[in-house]
Amino acid sequence: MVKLSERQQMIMSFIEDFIEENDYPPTIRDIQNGCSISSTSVVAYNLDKLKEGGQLNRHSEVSRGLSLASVGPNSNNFKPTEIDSVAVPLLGTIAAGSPFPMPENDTWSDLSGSELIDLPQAIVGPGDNVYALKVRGESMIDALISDGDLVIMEQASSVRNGQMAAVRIKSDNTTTLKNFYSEGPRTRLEPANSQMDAMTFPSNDVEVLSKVLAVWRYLG
Amino acid sequence: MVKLSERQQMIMSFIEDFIEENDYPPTIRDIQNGCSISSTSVVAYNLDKLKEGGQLNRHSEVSRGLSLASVGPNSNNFKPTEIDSVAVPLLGTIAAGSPFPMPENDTWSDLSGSELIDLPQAIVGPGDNVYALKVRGESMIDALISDGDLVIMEQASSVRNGQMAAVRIKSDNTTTLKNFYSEGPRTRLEPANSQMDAMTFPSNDVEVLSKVLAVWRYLG
DNA sequence: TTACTTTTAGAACATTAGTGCGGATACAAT
DNA sequence: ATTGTATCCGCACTAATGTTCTAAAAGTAA
Repeated sequence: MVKLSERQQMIMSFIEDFIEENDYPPTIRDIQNGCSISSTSVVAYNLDKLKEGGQLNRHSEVSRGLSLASVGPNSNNFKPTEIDSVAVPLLGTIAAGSPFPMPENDTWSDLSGSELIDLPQAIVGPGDNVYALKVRGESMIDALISDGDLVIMEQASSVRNGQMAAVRIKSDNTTTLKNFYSEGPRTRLEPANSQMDAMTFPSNDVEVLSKVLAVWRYLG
Repeated sequence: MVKLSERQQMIMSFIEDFIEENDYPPTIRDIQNGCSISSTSVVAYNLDKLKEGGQLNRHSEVSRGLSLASVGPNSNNFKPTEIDSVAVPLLGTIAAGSPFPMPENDTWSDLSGSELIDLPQAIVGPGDNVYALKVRGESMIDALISDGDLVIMEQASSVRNGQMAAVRIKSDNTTTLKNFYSEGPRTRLEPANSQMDAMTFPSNDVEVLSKVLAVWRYLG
């Protein structure tokens, strides 16, 4: 480990304190003032040194893109045997062309008949509005999903760009799983298999039904 | 607790993911793009609402001055259950062409350094000789496995026909995931994507390394 | 419908904040 | 001294990023 100069130590400790106090990292000029340094470029210079030395992370061109390097070896050698899990209802199956089973608002109150699937809470989150569907047939092959896969979905009427979602093309009345990209008036749907081509539709022809949280394929 | 609008939920989840991924919070424009919002002012508007609602902290005039409100009283009204799980070691990553990380016999005794992944016991079984690999790159696309997927494997030197396995072609010294079919003197390896062609090899040129138990793809 | 509140749009604006560069200093080794 | 490297100064430049304003659209209650 390289020895830090006086000034670098001061900067490090200033950053720590600053984050402690404000919840967000300082700017170069914050550091400049806090450490009584005469020029922003000196701060930049030393931040680079500190980054090289591995003391902190920096992301260039990003305001306040500083973070302290994670401290030390993660001492996490425990072996848990129980985890929190959430029971997610298996609402049905999806097959080529068939309409997508969607939970109705009032469906949620009566899930008694459906099979439940345990999933780690870390994955599902709170678990509200989450359900699973089993895939029948190879119709989703371009989403890298095949027969027998279990798709974990969360009900949503909009998703972020790049997210995989169940979307309905109104004019076709078809439903597929695609990566969703909103581009203003048009919406691009991109297969998860990037070797295949994307398609674009008028945005108002595309309806987001659910977002895909995860895919589980059990082969064993 | 005020109910969050769809958009506000999306923003919250975007912020969480963004921080998770980048170590620093997003700008208004990051959120705008990530959530397909038409104007920065709409983002600002909703951030204010979220701040009022106590969902997040904001510091005005500060770049990336966002932070998630500490998750205080978890007001989720569901009860997580506990299930038995097995901790499976994440032994490494597989990338195109790179040799397959394989647990050595004596490796099992020292897995202390590796990350552990909890999987429901129902899926993994006893859990002996089971390990996970993270996929890097799109080299397994024809096995319907893509970048970021987690492959759960069980060490095995033979598998039954139709099973997906990690196999090594000795003459090539390559390793891939394929469906395995022994046909006497020859062995057929078939991509999971049945739209692609199978290949056959002399059986003694094919070595089974592990069988694939499951594939877990997390997108959420 | 009408009136009223909430939310969305778009664009211009104003800071905030990182970078680059010529030229000082400082300090060591030659 | 001379040379060289590591650091520091100021300052200007520009990219990054929060704010504001007006108007339209969407939603709600009377």
